[in-house]
Amino acid sequence: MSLSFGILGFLNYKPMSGYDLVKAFESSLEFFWHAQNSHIYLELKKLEQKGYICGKTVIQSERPNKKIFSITETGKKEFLSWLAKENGEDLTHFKSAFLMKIFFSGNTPPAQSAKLLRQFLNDCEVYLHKMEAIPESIENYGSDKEFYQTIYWQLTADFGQRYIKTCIEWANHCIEILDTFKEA
Amino acid sequence: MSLSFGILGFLNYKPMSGYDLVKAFESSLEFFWHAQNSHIYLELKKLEQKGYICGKTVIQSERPNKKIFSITETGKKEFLSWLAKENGEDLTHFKSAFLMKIFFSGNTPPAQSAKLLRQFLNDCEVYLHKMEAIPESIENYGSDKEFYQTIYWQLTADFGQRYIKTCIEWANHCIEILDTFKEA
DNA sequence: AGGCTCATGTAACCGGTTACATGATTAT
DNA sequence: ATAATCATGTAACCGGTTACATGAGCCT
Repeated sequence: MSLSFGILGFLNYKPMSGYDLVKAFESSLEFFWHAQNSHIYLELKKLEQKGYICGKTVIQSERPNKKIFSITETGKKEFLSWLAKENGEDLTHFKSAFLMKIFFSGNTPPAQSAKLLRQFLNDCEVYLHKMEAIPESIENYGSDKEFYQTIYWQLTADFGQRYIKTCIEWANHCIEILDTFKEA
Repeated sequence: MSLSFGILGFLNYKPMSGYDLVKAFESSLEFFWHAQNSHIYLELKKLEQKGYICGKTVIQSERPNKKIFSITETGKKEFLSWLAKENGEDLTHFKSAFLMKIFFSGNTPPAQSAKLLRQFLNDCEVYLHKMEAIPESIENYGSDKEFYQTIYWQLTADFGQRYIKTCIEWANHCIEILDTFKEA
């Protein structure tokens, strides 16, 4: 469902090929919406059938041919009405197998769960490091014309950073508590 | 995949019926793992086929009959090995249609996106309020024997609170920025 | 020769959701 | 009467993942 709006969102900026879209997802939405290339190609087909986008084959001599998709008027309408809609019930209950594991960790000794948490902490720190480079790359990307767009990119990047920092603080808190248990 | 481990986790505490499990998910894991009752019953069937759990029908005179499931030795082994495994790649990239919407909100006026964010903020505040009652209810729940279990319940509840607080701070930050745009 | 980027897909599967179906007992 | 709680499921669907398949051109 939502992948299709992601595609419409990118095509609303400018026409793109499936390959371009794969790259676009990887380099920007990746953090909160990972998309498989296979899925993107399938979704493009569906969106074309619905008349939300339309594709034109571009013949290239030095590279494989490609199909450039543009958003149609109906597609634009659909996308903008999605943007305006308040769905509620998102973010507030997300799924996490990791938290479920911690929830049930009363069945294991503190050293084992502390180990999982230290691993998690480490993953978070690596991730945070990567994310701290994003805001600058956004700044360098947009022209003046697109400045208003970039605010929103910054805001979502900011969410990512705050979120990971919260994870780090929480993991440290957990490890601290579990360490007192080992001593006792 | 993970629902099955949730079920094994609960059955590892004590034998339960499908109905009991539905309630257990609703009242504790709900925040980070919502489970449909239909899905639980399907999963119970699969787990029984695999030999991880085994069910016995209990005839009741004053209520509909029920089927009580217990975890088997193989089921226990499976569950404990899952608990010990580090999977990585969880939590760090989660999916959020809401964040995707904010990401693309450069196509809408600041007043519209601010409205979405205010709605989100409000949902978070309501949710936080509900969550603040959880730690106490956990304290009152466990006997001394189960005290060690409850630490982990507290830790996951704590994650939920920190997370929602972060969402609230972020949403306020966003609204502030967007408000300066309205004035300009 | 081997690996990378560009470029596009198909097929099988699966975890999970939505909607529907049923029916007994208990409390108001 | 009627709503709530107890109790268990089926069927259709769908969004998304995994694995696989192909092939041209470029760089080292």
